[in-house]
Amino acid sequence: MLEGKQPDEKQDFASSDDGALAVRRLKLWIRMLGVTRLVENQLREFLRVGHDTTLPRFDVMATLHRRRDGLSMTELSRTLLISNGNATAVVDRLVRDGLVRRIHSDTDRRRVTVILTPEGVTQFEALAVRHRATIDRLFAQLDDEDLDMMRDVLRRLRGDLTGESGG
Amino acid sequence: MLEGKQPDEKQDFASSDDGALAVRRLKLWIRMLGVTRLVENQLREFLRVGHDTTLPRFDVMATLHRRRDGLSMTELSRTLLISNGNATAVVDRLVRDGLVRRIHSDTDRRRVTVILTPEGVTQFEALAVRHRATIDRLFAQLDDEDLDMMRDVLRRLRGDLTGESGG
DNA sequence: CTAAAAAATTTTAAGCTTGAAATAATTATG
DNA sequence: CATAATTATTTCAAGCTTAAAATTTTTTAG
Repeated sequence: MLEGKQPDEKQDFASSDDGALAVRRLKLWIRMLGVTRLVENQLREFLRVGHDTTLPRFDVMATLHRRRDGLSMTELSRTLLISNGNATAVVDRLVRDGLVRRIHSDTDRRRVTVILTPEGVTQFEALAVRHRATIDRLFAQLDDEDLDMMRDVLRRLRGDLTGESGG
Repeated sequence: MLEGKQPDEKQDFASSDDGALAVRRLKLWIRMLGVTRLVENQLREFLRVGHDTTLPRFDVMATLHRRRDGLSMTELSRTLLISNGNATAVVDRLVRDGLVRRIHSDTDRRRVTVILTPEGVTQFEALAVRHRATIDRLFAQLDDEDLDMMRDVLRRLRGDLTGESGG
């Protein structure tokens, strides 16, 4: 019963105009996921062999470096789009290794502020330069026009995915 | 020595033309990673509440559904860009749940072919329809022009990342 | 034929990740 | 003030993931 579609089949889906578009969107997602994984695998390799660290650790340290006065655990996990328990685990190991420090708030004793140690800052900054160079190499094909276009499309997508208003 | 760039500084980097481009590429990567995670989180939620399964399981089953005569463990892990040990773990659980079967080759006793069971086929096909609809909704903003453009850029990126020749 | 090399898979240890439950502290409500 | 609801974080069990080592089998070279 797949063939013989009647023309009077009303296409009243809110989002999908016809099946062909839906298929193209699915294929795009698969392609996008594949490229993301390839890049992640390259970055993982770079971090492992060159700097004896991992992607999740790098992500946490990058976030803490951008927000030098620290973040709460909740802010950290929301920024990185990971679960709260996951944040705890990664931060635990970074604390163990002396790269990150937990500061317990005096005014609200539930709250913890996570912050890079001086050693963490030093290590991250050394890393960040080479990380950026690695990304630059992997994305070397993309010129300003490509970047404009991708940025616009990804912005629109993120708008939808975060409920349109903020993010 | 960063300022006062002489015009005769030959830009003979293969990939990077100037710092501004490098920064834009880095920002694009961060944006792309964010959108990918948002989509993955939505899909994870959809699979969990609606179908009591997970993203890695879905990925394996989708691959096996596309290649109905089965794949070896090596082919499977390479297709999904995951490690061989990871593939073993996910397949183990799918076998335990009766959705996937391992067939040991007679001619090469190292080789294992992994294939969906009839129950696996049934379950996946029910899932796939709703999965596609979910993607279609999440990517509803993208029209044919967007899809063309994204496909081209992602193709170029993948070319670089897989060594240009094949993939 | 035999030993070495290569190939396919599994096992292992460590770390990553999630969602849910538990803990602890603060704020809101009567 | 008491207690209910909320907020912040950690703990927990299960599953995911990797890289490296181990196992088993096949292929290659002598």
